Amino acid sequence: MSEPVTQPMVNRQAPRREKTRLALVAAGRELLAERAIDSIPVDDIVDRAGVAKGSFFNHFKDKDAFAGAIAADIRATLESEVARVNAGIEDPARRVVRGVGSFVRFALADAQAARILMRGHGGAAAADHPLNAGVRSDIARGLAEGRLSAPTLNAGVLYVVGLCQVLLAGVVLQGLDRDQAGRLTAEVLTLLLTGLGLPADQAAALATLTAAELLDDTLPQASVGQA
Amino acid sequence: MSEPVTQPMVNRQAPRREKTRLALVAAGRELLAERAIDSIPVDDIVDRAGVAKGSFFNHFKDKDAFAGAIAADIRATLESEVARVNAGIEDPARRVVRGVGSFVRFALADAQAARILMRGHGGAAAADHPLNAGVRSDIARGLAEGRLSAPTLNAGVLYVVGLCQVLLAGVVLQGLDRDQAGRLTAEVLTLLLTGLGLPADQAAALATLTAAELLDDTLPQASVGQA
DNA sequence: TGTACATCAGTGAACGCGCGTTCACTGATGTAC
DNA sequence: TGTACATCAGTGAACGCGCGTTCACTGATGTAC
Repeated sequence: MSEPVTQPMVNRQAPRREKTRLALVAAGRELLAERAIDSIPVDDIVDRAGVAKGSFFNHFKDKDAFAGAIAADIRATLESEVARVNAGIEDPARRVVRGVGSFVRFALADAQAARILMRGHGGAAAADHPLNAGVRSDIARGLAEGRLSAPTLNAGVLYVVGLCQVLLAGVVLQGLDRDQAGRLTAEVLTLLLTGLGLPADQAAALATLTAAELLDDTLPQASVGQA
Repeated sequence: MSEPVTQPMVNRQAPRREKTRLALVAAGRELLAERAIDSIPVDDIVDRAGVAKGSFFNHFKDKDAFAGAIAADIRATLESEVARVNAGIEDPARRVVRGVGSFVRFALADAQAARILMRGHGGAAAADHPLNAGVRSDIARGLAEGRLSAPTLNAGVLYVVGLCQVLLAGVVLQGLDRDQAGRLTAEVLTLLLTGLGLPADQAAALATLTAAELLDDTLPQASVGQA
């Protein structure tokens, strides 16, 4: 019945809350890299995070929301990585291969995140997936400018997305080191560009250059998590 | 204590047993096409199959064995389909595109099986997957004969496997009809062959011909199940 | 053909545990004055 | 600075149900003679 004596306080315990949430997310990443959320008991998550079971439900509505938040975070991080790598790049052919290369770079920097990304691959073939929108516009531009050739835009997008997926899977599942991944990336990108109509020597040169630029140097730790 | 009066009988009730098993497998296919085995209660399977819960465990050690048996059956069926379609074909380029086309043909004939196949995609990038062995030998031969070109055999295999996967996913997830699937297949196969070094006109011609041969005609129901 | 019998598949109630979710309580962090 | 208080996050025991698995029993199918 008594009126509140103090003003409402917003985010008073934000740091404390954030610490718990990060512990949960970190544990979730480790576990989700190995198996699907349905196969992971909440007990395993909170044990690894070192928090009480109840805390899990303070932060996430249920297990699915938890897995969804982690996957969305990873996708957003990768999306910004691709945008950063392609900032200022105009040539559509370069943009496409640098985008694919970014995936491999990402997988090398954070294998856990890459595994989680691969698990949610179903929608990757969906043309309206956000991660594919960039590819679509690059290819559309390449076709318009005559820099790339493909029977149709849709086929071109599917083509690049498929190669991106399988390259990521190859690097992650076979546990390639940076050198091996760099070589494989250059090889697959050569095939990719050849398929899109670049002359063989140009394709090989651009593929090799891109793989070297993105994968040979010391890899700055991809800023995963709080981008 | 008494010695057996009758001889041991083998497979006496084989037909009865087989009928139950088939009902379980058919129900499993329907359910596994929609979600992973971990998300499917045994109750759902036996309800749909119209058998008692206990019967499930007369036939399968546990749920994982059940899902594994179904997936193995599908893979075996597809493998024999590919072998049949490529019987007598010598040209490595034709063999590769006909193999990929067989996947699409299979997906059109049995979307459920195709969805199940896609779910177990993890090992598809593994170079030693049985379904990839054929691709590998075809590409190896194509490289040796100079009919195909690729930076390395491994890259070539990964390239074809990736395109096969994404094409299958595109057809199944987007629910394309036969015409749409045929067009998309022809387009992606054109890119595929171009990437492997065929001249643009040859690539388009062979891709279109293959898609037409495998997908345009009346589709004989793929003999799924008891091959 | 008929009857007794052996074997095997099917049945579904019952069990029990794993696991998602809840909730009353504790503790921590900040505000009021 | 100190004390009382309000709010919010953390805690973990307890709950209960969903679901995988078992098992004693029934029924079906074939053999023996």
